[in-house]
Amino acid sequence: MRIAELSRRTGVPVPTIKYYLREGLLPAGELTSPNQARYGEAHLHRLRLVRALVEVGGLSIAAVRDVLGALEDPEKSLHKAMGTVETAVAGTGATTDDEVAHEQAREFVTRQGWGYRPRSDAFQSLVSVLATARDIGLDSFPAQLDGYARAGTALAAQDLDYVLSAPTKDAAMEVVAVGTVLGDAALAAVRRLARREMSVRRDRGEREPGGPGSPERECADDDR
Amino acid sequence: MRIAELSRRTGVPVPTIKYYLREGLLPAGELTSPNQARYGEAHLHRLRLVRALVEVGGLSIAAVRDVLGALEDPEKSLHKAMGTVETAVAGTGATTDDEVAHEQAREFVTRQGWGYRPRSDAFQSLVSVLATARDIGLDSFPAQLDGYARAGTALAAQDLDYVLSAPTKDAAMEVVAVGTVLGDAALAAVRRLARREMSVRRDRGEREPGGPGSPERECADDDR
DNA sequence: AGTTGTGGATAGCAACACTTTCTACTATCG
DNA sequence: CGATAGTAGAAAGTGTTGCTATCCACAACT
Repeated sequence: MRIAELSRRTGVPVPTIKYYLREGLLPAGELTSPNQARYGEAHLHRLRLVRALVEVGGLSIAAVRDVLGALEDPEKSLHKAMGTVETAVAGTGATTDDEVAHEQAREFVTRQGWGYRPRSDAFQSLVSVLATARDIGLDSFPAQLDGYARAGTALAAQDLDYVLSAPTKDAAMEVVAVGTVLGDAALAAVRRLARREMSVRRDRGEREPGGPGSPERECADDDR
Repeated sequence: MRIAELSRRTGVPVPTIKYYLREGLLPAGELTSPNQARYGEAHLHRLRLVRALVEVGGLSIAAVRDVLGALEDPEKSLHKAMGTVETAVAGTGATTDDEVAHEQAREFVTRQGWGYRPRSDAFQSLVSVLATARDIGLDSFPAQLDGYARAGTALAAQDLDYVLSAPTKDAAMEVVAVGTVLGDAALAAVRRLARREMSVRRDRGEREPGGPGSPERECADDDR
């Protein structure tokens, strides 16, 4: 197929596709003459992947390039690919030298029975979140962490099962990338749905989730 | 205090503070003469709040303004303030007209016993995530949703308890804003820590989490 | 008296993600 | 055959965002 069809089937404008080609997000098509190229199903798939990372995941072009690079590297283990994807999704790797926050984080991971890797991205993010919370005077914030750990552990187990269920290594790699990004977005959406649901119920004086909710509800404002 | 001290105590450059003043993220100081103003502790606190939203939450200046506006509005219920904050955090409200995805999402929320509010931001995000997943060929993705719902429900309950534990309504408002943003960041960090932990353990052939992990571990690469 | 700091205004800048415009072709339809 | 539309590739332009830099007339401190 030619570039116009690629554009038509994905909704991505032709100049944007050209831009992605220039940026190395998409491999060049097969040249049939100096100014004519053919693209295949792989290009179509790749382009959709790029758009998902950019639109749903909010990744920058550079981050997408990193992620795609990790997917393509045949040397890379699944384990490492997950790391690359997570780093790309995480964005800025801010470091703090707040010792109190660092100690809180260390104590937390140890309490969870997790390894203490103080230089990992994830650990550093946790430290700066804790430092920020203290800055603002949210003293009770660290107490929330255990709840997050419970949820995080369950999610991590699920993620891993999902990834390992992929038939081939390449497929698994892609599940890592897309699943992380889509998974984050889906979790955020579901959490918001749950929050609203629960907030509405408590407003009405009900107790905890339990069975199916009552079907009638008007709640004219906060949708949109 | 004057602007220089505000700058010194927060690490935010003076021109940036002036910029925030211009943008209305920070109220003007009390003018003591035509070109001299005084700032108080409230300004200090507010400035730190702004930085937290911008740096940790990755919110745009406009989104921060929305959030702060919601915090200040005395008419606004907690319930609605949470909505505003979440909308600001969520960013782009993409809508899709993918009917299959829409139906999957509807079926999901119904199965959870939640209200079906097809025009809410959260629902729409879920629809576009599902549409994207299908686009890319991640057929098994919708099956992940139930796991997300379990985690999301637990998190939502915790969030709500936390917010309701605040002593005053103003404090609760702030907890909503900061807690949502920091909570997201903290959850992301914790989830990544858990993922890595679990991935390492499975590599070593261990079974599921259980008790505290073994202390020794080298894992020379994927930190940093 | 002079250095430093200030509020307020305007202008500038770098990064980002495209978009536009151009040229020299190629494909295809009538 | 010729008119029209499409193409690769390169270069320059665009709009937005989040700051920085520069200026000014004045204030504060030393």
